[in-house]
Amino acid sequence: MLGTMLTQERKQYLLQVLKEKGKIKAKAVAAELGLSDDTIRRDLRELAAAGKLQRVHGGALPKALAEADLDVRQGIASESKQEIGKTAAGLIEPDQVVIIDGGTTAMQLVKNLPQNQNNTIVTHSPTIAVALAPYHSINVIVLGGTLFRHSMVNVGAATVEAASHIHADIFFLGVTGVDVKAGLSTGDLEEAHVKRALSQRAADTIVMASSEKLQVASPYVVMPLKKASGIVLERDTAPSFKKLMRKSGLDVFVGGKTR
Amino acid sequence: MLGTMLTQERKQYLLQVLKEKGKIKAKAVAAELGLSDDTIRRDLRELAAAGKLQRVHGGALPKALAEADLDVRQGIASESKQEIGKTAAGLIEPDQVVIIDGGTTAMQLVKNLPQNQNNTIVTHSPTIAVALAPYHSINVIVLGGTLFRHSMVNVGAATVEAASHIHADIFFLGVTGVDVKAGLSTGDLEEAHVKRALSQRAADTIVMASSEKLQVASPYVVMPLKKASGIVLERDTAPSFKKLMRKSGLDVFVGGKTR
DNA sequence: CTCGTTTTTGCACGTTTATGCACGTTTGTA
DNA sequence: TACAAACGTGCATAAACGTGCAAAAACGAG
Repeated sequence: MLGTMLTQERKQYLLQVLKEKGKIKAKAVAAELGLSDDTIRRDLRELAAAGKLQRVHGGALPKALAEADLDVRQGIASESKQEIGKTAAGLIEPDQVVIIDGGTTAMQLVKNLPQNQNNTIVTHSPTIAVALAPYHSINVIVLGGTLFRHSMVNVGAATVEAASHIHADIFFLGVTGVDVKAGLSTGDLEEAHVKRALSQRAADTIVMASSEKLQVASPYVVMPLKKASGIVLERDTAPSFKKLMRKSGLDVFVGGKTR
Repeated sequence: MLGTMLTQERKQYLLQVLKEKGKIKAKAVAAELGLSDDTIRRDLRELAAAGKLQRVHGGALPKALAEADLDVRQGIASESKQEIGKTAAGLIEPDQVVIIDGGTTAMQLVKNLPQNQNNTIVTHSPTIAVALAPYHSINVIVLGGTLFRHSMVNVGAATVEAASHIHADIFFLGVTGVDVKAGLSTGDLEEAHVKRALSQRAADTIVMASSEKLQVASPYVVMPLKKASGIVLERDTAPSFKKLMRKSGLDVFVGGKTR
């Protein structure tokens, strides 16, 4: 290591030190390698320019931290939820009044909404309402209530009361459990109440459920399976489950086609 | 950890301590790291300026995570609105029920809300509701209605009806015109109706108005000036206008002080 | 091999950053 | 109200920094 080191080799070494120790102190490394501080600083500057590390006063720190954080926070929706959202959006016809539940799947529905269909969309989620703002051809109705942070939806008596004045064509329901015996279920009692109320205000209730929700029972029951009109599933859901749904009287929607 | 620590590394360490312990005691950390209190205080000041934490006497407390993101995402509001928002936030006392109007000034109020005061905040703006989500000590009530995109607030009979069930301590009102003769006015009729209804549901109505709103009359009148209890203005508002407000019976709030 | 070019390295210089101390002010508490 | 702790600011010092330059080494074309 002390016999002369190639420049690029030294840079590799710096990155390794960074990986092992979690930091680099410029002066210390310079002394260790018998080089001037300037040389090491130059290396660090170049590595930083190449995006390999974060330059700080006195040395360098891993760049990964700040970046990894952001990725985690803004969590990209899984492909499956996008697929379901798109399929569900395709079920909406012009001039219909549609109730949209809260949640990430519902958010994907919003992102795939058909343009210029003059729909009215009812939601009890402030997040969904904000996401709907750019769609100028859509009339947005917000159902108020007490904000339930975990799902970012309004719940409580006020929400149920507000819903009672609505007559919608479709309600897109998001749940955390879809099971033939346990029915449609979710993790919060108040939320379950609201979901049930919303379902009663729509001619059809369409369930949106990605694979991990299937054959799972969450603590609070929204309603029995057969009260729903249809269910949107991932394309590659087990055929046996699709059959089960159809036997329960639900239309099964997959990838835009009814099967 | 004991061998000298890089400055930036130390800042990360501080954030980690904050995350794990939920607080930082400046003196204790300084002793632990063998540095002067000044250095740690400087770090905390800078981290606070960067929006990574909330500086308090004796150390620091966590700032809601999602908030840091928001700061970056939405362009920074004009300095004057920040100033007004901060001043308004300072008027809120523990356990009070507060109604917050929509708009960018109100958003600045939210960003400066006092922590851990166990307030209940009522809003008819989905945007504000979403912004409030990170404040876990705050109970959020959303008033539903028809979404009025221009201001991102819910309006209409449903909103007024929902408001009728509320009794609040303060209503922070945003308007586009403040004039002694024309009163408090705004650009949309429905919005004016809702603002009036909200004002009637609060013991005190505090107007938030940046300079460009002063001595301006917008098309729709919310209410006469004297129905408001107070007004938050920019520090360097013309003294003559402040005097005018006081003559109309309003308390004038500027930069946190009553004058 | 030779000559010109490029790369690398160290040094000199002025600039910026980090830190601790001194001082007067603000804040929390008794 | 009084007092001590915590605070912010200004300042001085030392470390770290970037830039420009020059010498040495590596390189490549002829």
